[in-house]
Amino acid sequence: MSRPNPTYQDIANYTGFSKTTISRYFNRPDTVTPKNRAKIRHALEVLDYKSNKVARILAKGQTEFIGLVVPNLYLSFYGEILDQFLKSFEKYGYKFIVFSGTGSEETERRYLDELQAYHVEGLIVLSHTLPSIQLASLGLPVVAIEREDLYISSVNTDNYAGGVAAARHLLQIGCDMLIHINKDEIDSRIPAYGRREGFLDVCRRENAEHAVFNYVQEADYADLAQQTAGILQEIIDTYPARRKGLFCSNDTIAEMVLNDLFRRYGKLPEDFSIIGFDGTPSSEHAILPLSTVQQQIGLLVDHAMELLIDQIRHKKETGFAPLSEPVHRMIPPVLKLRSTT
Amino acid sequence: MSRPNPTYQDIANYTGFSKTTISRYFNRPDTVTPKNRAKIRHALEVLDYKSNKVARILAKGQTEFIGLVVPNLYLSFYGEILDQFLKSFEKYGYKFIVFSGTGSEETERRYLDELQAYHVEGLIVLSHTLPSIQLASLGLPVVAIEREDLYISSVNTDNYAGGVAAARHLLQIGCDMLIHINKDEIDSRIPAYGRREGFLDVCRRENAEHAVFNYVQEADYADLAQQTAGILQEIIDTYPARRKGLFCSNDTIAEMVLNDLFRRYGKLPEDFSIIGFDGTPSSEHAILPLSTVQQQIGLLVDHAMELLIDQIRHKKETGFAPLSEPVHRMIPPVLKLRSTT
DNA sequence: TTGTAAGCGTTATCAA
DNA sequence: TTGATAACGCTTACAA
Repeated sequence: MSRPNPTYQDIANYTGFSKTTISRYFNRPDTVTPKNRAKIRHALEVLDYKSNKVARILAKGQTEFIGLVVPNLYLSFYGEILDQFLKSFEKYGYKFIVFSGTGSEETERRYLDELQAYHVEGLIVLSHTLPSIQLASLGLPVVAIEREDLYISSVNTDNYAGGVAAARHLLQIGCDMLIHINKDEIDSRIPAYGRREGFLDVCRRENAEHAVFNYVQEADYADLAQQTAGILQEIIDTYPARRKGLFCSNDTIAEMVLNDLFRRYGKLPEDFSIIGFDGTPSSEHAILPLSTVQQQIGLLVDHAMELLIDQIRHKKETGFAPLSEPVHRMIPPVLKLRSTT
Repeated sequence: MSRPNPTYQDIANYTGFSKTTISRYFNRPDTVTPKNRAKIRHALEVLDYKSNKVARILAKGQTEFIGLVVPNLYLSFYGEILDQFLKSFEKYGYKFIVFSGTGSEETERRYLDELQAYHVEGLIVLSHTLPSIQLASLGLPVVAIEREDLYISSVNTDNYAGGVAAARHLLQIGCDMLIHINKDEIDSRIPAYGRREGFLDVCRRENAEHAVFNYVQEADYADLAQQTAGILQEIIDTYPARRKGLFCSNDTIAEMVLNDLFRRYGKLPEDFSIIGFDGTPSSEHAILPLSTVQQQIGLLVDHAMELLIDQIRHKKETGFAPLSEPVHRMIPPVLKLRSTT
């Protein structure tokens, strides 16, 4: 072993070719005679050559890196979607530099600085901390997922359709009091807003009695659990004799309600039906398998990668900047009917 | 805007200095006069300079990258620990290139190739696919977490102590039949093996009646749930009149048992006590807050980063290779007593 | 305190 | 089909 990390130069010396030929061996093998290819291949073996992508990036200007910013990883939705992005390496060859958000604008801007410094080719953003106009100004291909996306391309679940499906289903199974639990003051520009709208539109159209219960921005899980318990108590008190259909804005809330009911009654009472939103695997493992509006994470990821790669190509060809007009794709949700409805 | 991405050369031209001075402005600001610093700062503003770390890496040979390979992200333990690693960026400045394992040796070797090609400075490995001897042969700083670690440094929870604590607690609260549920044929060289050992040693020492139930490698979650249900049935049938203390090898199993009991009896029966292992936040959100042996994820991450950075420094100083002898650190678990015991 | 020049390991251009 | 040579943008002796 002559050197710890042999370079093209070492291979060139060993084989008697020039660096250029070694490079061509890798990038345009057809322009090297089979015989010489064999020679080089042999040298690579002997010297245990390992490619140095850093040098390659510098020379070529392409990193095969994508920056990915999630808000957190304790919500299973984000874990699940990150997992799928990472696994897309096999398909597209992009590596991911991952950051987990902190909620602080300043920190997240630092993340972006880092990512730009490393010349990531594009950005996938799930964190909601930075407004899309700032992300757009980066001059970098960007795709947003389930967040405000006024100025950037995005892929989202069709939240409205999900709300509609949930309401319809609850009516269909005979609920006469439709109830929605969601976060207070949810911004109408984020996709999740559609959950409420779709649900309420059906209620109005069908003349179904309905109510919305809001919780305020939670401090942490325990806080959320407490708020949910309060809401459930109110629901029980207010609508004792009704067949209640609960549509919760996410599975976590739905599971909290379900657990609470089980602790009270030892089962899911007849007069309660519950449906959640997100449908990550964990929703299947609740005390009862949870009916839910499932986001098709695989599709979200596929489309996001497609959109991003389009933009990357576009940038390569036309010089710079993402596409002129943001593209927004909608992925239909899937109504998963399990044991709670 | 003259150029899309200004370089030191552009700043140099603009200010009348040389590239070197610009470089020194960044790396050793004290060697540039305050006045000239101001000039340069101004030029950076005007030209909207953005650093290019790729070039920096090539010149300096340091990437500030750490490669991280997890087995998956649907187990909350891995999501949680990944989150903490990512957040350590604020403290250490290392960025993470993350891969999610597939179970295939070949794929994971490809991951390692990529990581080496990008000149990551070190590796954190949680995936168990590749034997540690292979990881050691990379000549790269490596730290393993909760996996086989014969040839590489590692940080692990003191699994044995966890098993001991679980058994002691179950005895103390009056259980007269101690039961452990774990995976069949678990390799004695992986840390998790200690859970069983610690538990059994206490049982033997205290002359407590005990039994172990094994499940075989699960295909997926549903399979595991089914196996667990079978085991529970057997336990109920075999030890009807006993005060049963169940120590499950992880929280997921414990939650399955707990859910199953709730579905059967509408509550946790008096003659059952349950304790899990891992203690990620999700264990608190089971139908009943789960008693569990908690791994101190924050500490695991801190120690892993410390060990890795030691090795990185060592490699920089002494030329190459990780330390001569692997270092293994043990983090004590914390017994979390909640509602199931 | 500043500048010159060589180098990091590739890729790209143009001759040969 | 091959090889010189010049980039890519930064760091680092060494000299001024």
